[in-house]
Amino acid sequence: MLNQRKPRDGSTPKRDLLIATAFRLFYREGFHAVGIDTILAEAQLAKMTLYHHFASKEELIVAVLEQRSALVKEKVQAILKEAGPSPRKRLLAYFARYEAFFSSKEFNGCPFIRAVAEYPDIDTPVHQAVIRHKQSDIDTLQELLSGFDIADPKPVAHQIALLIEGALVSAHTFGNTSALAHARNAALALVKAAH
Amino acid sequence: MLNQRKPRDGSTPKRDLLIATAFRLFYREGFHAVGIDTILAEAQLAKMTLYHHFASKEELIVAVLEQRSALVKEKVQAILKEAGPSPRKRLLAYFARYEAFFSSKEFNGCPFIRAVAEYPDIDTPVHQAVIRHKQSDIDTLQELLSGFDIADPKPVAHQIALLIEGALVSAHTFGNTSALAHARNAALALVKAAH
DNA sequence: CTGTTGTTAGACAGTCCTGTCTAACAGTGG
DNA sequence: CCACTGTTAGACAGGACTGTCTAACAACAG
Repeated sequence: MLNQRKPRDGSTPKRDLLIATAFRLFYREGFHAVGIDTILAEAQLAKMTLYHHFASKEELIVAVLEQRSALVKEKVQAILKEAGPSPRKRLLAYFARYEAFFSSKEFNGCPFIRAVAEYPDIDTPVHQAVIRHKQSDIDTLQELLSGFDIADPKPVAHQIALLIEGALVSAHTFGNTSALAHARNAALALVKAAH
Repeated sequence: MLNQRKPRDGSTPKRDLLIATAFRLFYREGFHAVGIDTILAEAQLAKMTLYHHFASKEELIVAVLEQRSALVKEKVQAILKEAGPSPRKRLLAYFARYEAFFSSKEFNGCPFIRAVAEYPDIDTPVHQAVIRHKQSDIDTLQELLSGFDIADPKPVAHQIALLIEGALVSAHTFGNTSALAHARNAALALVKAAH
């Protein structure tokens, strides 16, 4: 068996496999609903491998969320870069990404919102990881909106963030109907009204 | 011990106590996180009392959500009645109710959204109970908006519903900041823009 | 009075959960 | 070559979970 390098971000093949497998199962069924034994069986890893990389299940969950957050940020930045300089095109590209997410067959709501639902206490590490991610979401949106001719883009960014959160929840609850289209229409109306 | 009448809605003192206690604990900590033993200890009831009224924990959860849904609907109807005929006043009263909810010290997000997060599969009875509630929420909003001079109030109702869902999630995630104010401002802007 | 229903306390089965520990092995760095 | 790290399989402890069952009692209906 190959021994693993130790890059400063702590990424190793087994660790990554653990996180990927854990995410898939947690996202499908829920954090409390999935036990570590299930994850280990699915990933075909031994229990000590998990407890070598993480001190507890909770730490694994935090790592899962952080990895997912990094992945999402990367993807969004790539899409915005591809969309070019037009603020309107950038905003539409931003929504288009969600559209793809919503209609993927694995879609099961927002993993971060679901994490907060299962770890409602704000002081828990899991909840804190979600806060970090959602804050960076809002920051991205604000930066995106600063391209428009709006006096104060900050409140608009927050409003659109609410629309997207709502669309994520609504699409999951009702099984993916027209939530995102409503959110996009409302967002465009708000941007227009803010001129 | 007093024997209990059996009204057609199935409400009895012990059953109600079970539901109320279960709601409090589920809402504070989560559905999977709270065991029935904890609920029974808190309510000071025997296990057989629970399984006399409900076939399973899941059935108890459904009953909890249905009771909560009825309670919310009742409250909203009362508030709208009190607000009088002015559509704008009614909408503001609607938001004011959420404001009170958000700033209550027990606030811990939306119990229905959290239920969906823990029961992500749409085919489960719990998830279905949430769908029923959220649909009636949208219906109420649509009726409320039909008072305005709007050509098609339906999409606006959906948009405002998204804002409120988003505000519920955001307030819980970040610990109750300005989410609802943003939602209200956006809602008023959308109503204005729809004229 | 008698039968029925709601209730109680507690034992119990059977499963699942997290986390620890051991013993053995493979590959790498020094 | 030796020490170290990552890994494996599996046993294990200790607890928590849902749901069942029993035996006894209380209140009411007929």
